[in-house]
Amino acid sequence: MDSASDQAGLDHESRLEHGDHQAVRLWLRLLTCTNLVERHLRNRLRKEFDITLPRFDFMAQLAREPKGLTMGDLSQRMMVSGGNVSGIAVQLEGEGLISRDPVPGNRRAFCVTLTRAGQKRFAEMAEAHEAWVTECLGNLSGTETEQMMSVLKHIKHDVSRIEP
Amino acid sequence: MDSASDQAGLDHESRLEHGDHQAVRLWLRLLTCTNLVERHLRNRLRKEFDITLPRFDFMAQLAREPKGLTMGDLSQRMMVSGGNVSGIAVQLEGEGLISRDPVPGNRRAFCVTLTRAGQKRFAEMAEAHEAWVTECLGNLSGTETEQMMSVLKHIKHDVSRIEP
DNA sequence: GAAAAACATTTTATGTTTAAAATATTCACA
DNA sequence: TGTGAATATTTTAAACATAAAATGTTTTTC
Repeated sequence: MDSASDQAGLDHESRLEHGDHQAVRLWLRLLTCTNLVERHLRNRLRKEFDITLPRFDFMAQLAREPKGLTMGDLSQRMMVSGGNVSGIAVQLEGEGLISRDPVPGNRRAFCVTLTRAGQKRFAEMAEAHEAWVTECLGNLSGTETEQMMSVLKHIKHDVSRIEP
Repeated sequence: MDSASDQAGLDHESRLEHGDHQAVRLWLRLLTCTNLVERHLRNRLRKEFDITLPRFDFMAQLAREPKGLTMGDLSQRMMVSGGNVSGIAVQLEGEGLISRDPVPGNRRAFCVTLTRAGQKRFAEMAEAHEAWVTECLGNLSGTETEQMMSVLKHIKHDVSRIEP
C-alpha cells in the first residue's frame, strides 16, 4: 500500500468514492471465489454420491446433533426457508436416510434424526467432503487462514448489525 | 459458536486432521458470510427496485460493455448456463431494458445492449447497490481489505488448478 | 460443392430456492 | 374458559439454474 501520497491528489475529489469501489471490488471477488468453491463441491457430491449440496448440509446438521432437530431448527441452522427444508426432508425420508418422529409434548413439531443407514452414508460423504474442502482451502498458510477467519468474523458482525 | 480452545486438547491426536478441520471451519464461515451479504443485497434490490440479483448482474455486465455482448459472452461472464441467460434476456427485453440486435456478419448471434431506459434504470440501481455493499464491507480497515483480497486471490488460484 | 463438424442460441424437462398463504397446534391472558 | 397471538410445518406460485435435445447458421474438409 504505497498510495498514501498517490491519493493525495485525488482525495479531495472523493474519499468516500474510493472506499466504495474498494468495497465493491472486494465483494465481487468474495462472491466469485465462494461460488467457485461451492460449484466444485456441488459437482463432486453429485458425481461421487449423487447428492445435492443442500441435502448434504441437511444431513450434516443432523450428524452434529444426534438427539435430533426439529424442522424449524434445521431451517434456522441452514439459514434457508421452511418450505425448503420441508421438501428436502420428504426426499431424504423417502430414501430412508432420515426419520421424522413425533415429539412427545408437542404435536406440531417433528424430531428429525439420521437413520442408521443415514449415519453410515453421511460418514462416507463427510470424509470425502473434508478432503475436497482441504484441496480448495488447505494450501493457505496458518497466517492466511487466521486472517480470513478474523476478517470474516468482522464482516459477519457488521452485516448482522444492518439487517432490519 | 466457535470454540478454538475446545480443540486444543485433541490437537496431539492428529496434526493433519486438525488442518483439515481448520479448512472446513474456514469454508463454513466463508460460505455463511457470503450468503449473508448476498441475501442482504438480494432483499434490498427486490424491495427497492423490484429486481432480482441475476437480472441486476445481467445488466451490470452490459453496463460495463457499452458496445454490447452476445448471449454467449454473457453466459460466460456470469458463469451460468446459456439457457439461463436466455430466460433472463426474454424478461428484460419484455421490460424494454435491453435490446437484442442482429450482428451484421453473423446471423446466429445477437448483440445485446442496454436501452436508454435500461441505462438510466441501471445507473440508479448501481448507485444504491454500491452504497449497500459499502455498508456491508466498507467498515474494514485498509489492512483487512488487502488481506482479504490477497487470500481470496490465493484461493481462486488454488481452486482453478484443481478443476477437471 | 456437399457432408460433416463446430458454433450460437433456444427449448424442454427437472430440480432448487424463496416468499407468502394455508393448516394445524399451543400459549397467553382477560 | 375461549379468543387471539404465536409457533411449527406444509403447500403453492414464481424465479432461477442446469443438462440435454432441438434449431438454425457458419466453417471445415474432402
